[in-house]
Amino acid sequence: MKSSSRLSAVLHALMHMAAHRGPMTSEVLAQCMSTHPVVVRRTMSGLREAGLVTSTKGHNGGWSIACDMEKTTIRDIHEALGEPAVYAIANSNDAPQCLLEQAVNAALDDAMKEAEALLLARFQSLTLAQIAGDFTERLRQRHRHKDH
Amino acid sequence: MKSSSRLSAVLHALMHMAAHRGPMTSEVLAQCMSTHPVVVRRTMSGLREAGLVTSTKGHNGGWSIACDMEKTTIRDIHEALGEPAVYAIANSNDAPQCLLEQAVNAALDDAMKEAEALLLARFQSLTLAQIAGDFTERLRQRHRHKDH
DNA sequence: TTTCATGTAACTTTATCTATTACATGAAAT
DNA sequence: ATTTCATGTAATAGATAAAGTTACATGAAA
Ligand code: FES
Ligand code: FES
Repeated sequence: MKSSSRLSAVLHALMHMAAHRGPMTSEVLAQCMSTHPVVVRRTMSGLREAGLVTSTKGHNGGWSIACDMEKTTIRDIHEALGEPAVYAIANSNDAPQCLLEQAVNAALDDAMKEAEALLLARFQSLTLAQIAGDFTERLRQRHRHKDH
Repeated sequence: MKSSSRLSAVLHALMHMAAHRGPMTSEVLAQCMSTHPVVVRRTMSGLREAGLVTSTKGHNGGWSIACDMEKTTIRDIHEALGEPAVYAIANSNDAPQCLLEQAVNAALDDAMKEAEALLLARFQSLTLAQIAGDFTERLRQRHRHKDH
């Protein structure tokens, strides 16, 4: 299976952008995420269309957050990315004639839809602000360790 | 994403085998599943090692079910296949230094592990016999329709 | 001993995600 | 105005993983 890491990458970028005053260039974001600037633009374009970020050209240009961190959820990001497939498991035939295969698919689909619903619900209950909060918590923990 | 359809394919094959007297050859199974006999052998080998099926060579050889349909669950099959990755979503970096990325990964991992646990629990509660039962139910439904 | 069927390794094909190149567009600095 | 910076996007190449195919070995039944 070849899995996508867009969601993870975009969230990381957003955290960066939130912690940064002023726009960040694709170049800088790409370096942090060890990827290519064009990949950043490409991935980010969905968020721009959804109005979650803005991009400006020219000097002092780059990417900025344009959404409320308290209200924007991971699910919003996931949707802005085009709701890529969640599962690496699929039916071998989506519209089988064979009743045996239909029974198999129904059983799998049932379980997978339920799990996907749970995942999306969890995504929906997680805001960008919460992740940012977790970050500052981790920062505190690290400093506490250093002090001892 | 390129998703795997092994689980679906294997379950279909098992249903076939359950509904069939005597061993079925990889060739026949492959035709039903519109794939290649070698793919069948390769995929099935995990189930054989787990003792869920047996294979015999030579004349009248082929694959037979060797497990209790009432007790064997989809999760057993999934494990016999080597527990392939469930998700098409992954972290872009599994052991990041960056605390921001750690916070992002923790949030995603959390949600995904919970959903995966639910999925595996559902898999565990679904036996081969239940799927076979669903099949006969579908068969009845179809015949009922024909009668009207 | 011939035929059938699995067992497995090696290789090819196909699909998809990521990376890169190339060039166009537009905004700020000079 | 012109240069510089940065995005926007299409087109192409590379990397990875699943599925398909070929080839040959093993072993059992006819
Ligand atoms: S790499 Fe994540 S904070 Fe810079
Ligand atoms: S294709 Fe033969 S029963 Fe499924």
